[in-house]
Amino acid sequence: MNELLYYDLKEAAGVTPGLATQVSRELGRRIVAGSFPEGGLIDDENKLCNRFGVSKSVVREAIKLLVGKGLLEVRRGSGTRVRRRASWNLLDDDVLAWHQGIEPKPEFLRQLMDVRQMVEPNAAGWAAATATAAQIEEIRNAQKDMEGAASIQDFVVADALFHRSVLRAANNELLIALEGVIFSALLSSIKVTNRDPRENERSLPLHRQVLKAIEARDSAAATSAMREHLADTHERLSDGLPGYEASSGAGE
Amino acid sequence: MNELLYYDLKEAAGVTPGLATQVSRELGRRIVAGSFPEGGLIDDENKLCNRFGVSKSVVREAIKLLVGKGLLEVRRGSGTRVRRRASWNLLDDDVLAWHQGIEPKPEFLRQLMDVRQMVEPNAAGWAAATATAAQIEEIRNAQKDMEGAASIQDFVVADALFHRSVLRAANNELLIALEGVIFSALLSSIKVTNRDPRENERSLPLHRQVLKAIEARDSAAATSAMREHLADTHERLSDGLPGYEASSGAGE
DNA sequence: ACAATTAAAACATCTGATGTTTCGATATCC
DNA sequence: GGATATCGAAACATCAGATGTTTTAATTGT
Repeated sequence: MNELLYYDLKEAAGVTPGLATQVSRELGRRIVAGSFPEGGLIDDENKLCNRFGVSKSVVREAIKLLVGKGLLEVRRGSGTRVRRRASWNLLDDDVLAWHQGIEPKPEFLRQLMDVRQMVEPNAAGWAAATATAAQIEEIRNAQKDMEGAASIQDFVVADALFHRSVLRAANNELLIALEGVIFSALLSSIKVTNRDPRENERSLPLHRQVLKAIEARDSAAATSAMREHLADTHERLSDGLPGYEASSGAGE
Repeated sequence: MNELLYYDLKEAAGVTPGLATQVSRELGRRIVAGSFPEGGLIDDENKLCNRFGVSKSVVREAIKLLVGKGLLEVRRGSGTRVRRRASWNLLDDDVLAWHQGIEPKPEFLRQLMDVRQMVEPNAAGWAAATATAAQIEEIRNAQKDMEGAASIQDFVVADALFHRSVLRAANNELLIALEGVIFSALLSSIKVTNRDPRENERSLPLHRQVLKAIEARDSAAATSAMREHLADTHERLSDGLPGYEASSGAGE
């Protein structure tokens, strides 16, 4: 259940969400898992009230949340339908989190990695050019945490925070909204590649290289170091996951 | 009021949205415009009911929509606060649309263009590699519409559809979620550069080049053609918009 | 002054009523 | 028989009001 880890990373833990959020998550998980046929109707408000034991207002709010994420479409008088996957806001944090609840599909993981290979080398380059001292310090700390991680999970969290801090150091507001893609790809990858934790040792020097390039304000070096790191990850996924096919020249 | 054009492009026109959506749009516009201090409280539910002349349930749904976009944060017992801009889902279609309602800020436009320069050359490359015949046909049609556009607005719409069709032809579900960035950057750019519509003539050959490369299945050529096109746009913005500063090596 | 209590403000949830839209079934007309 | 008109059930939209919980701040007592 990596979904919880995802929410941890998004610092959304601790507080118990309201009923509407809980219901929307339950429905959202099922939709993402593919339990409903595309374009099909879901139960009406009354049935959902009975099913979840909550009032109509709660169900309505829950559905509105899912509409906002592009998962549902309500038509007055007709009913509420599941939208086709192409209409989902796949970059939404919750939608990405709900993908953690199901077996990672090779094809989707490849798309996540393609986006990472598109985004992160650029981000590293911009970070080298524009990061503040405090932002570099944050990257350094994350890198240190990776070195000293005791468990696999600690390592993954530190890894995620490393990449997030690089993304933030790029000082582009829009880029920050893509951190969910990185978390999601990272958590899914773990399930595939990290049966052997010793493999982690391979990625440490690559992270160090990225950090050094950013510290040295060397944009080109940061870009290529990050590119190399992701190419390595990509390779490990290709080896370990049947159905995960090579992307066509991302970042080349 | 380019916001309407944005919604047109997102094919969300025609249907009159419910009251909750209307209220959320009105509030969202004001938040994006900066009418509320960061972290400050907004009016409570009762006041909003009176202000907009709607019932409590409508206001609650509207607020929930904005919470879903990261603009608001409600705390039981305390009140509803405007979250700091860094927490907004800037990639959300509505949030991007609401930015159309205000004077485009050079710094934000530059960030949009940086993302475009990061995304679209890759997308063009992938499109050349994976597009279906139908997807290429769609690109071709959009290009044709650009050639034959009668008004400035027709041209912009065709331009947007051209870039969207390239993005879709890349066959990566996650990329599609970024089309809003392109629309937003395009519509904002227009306000800056297209006082002289003749400049449009300059971009036509560049679009043709992208199309030809994709038709020829030449991934590298498609990537560099798109990169060149965006560099051209970038240059025009640098000339025409004070405060829009050169990005640091995007796509180089 | 400090701590405990209390009261008010604000969101959360539930309930039930009424309006509107959609869709299909039925009836009607030619 | 087929096209059309009408009607009614189903489902969402909106409103109104009641009750519970949490937070914050003022009050009170020592």
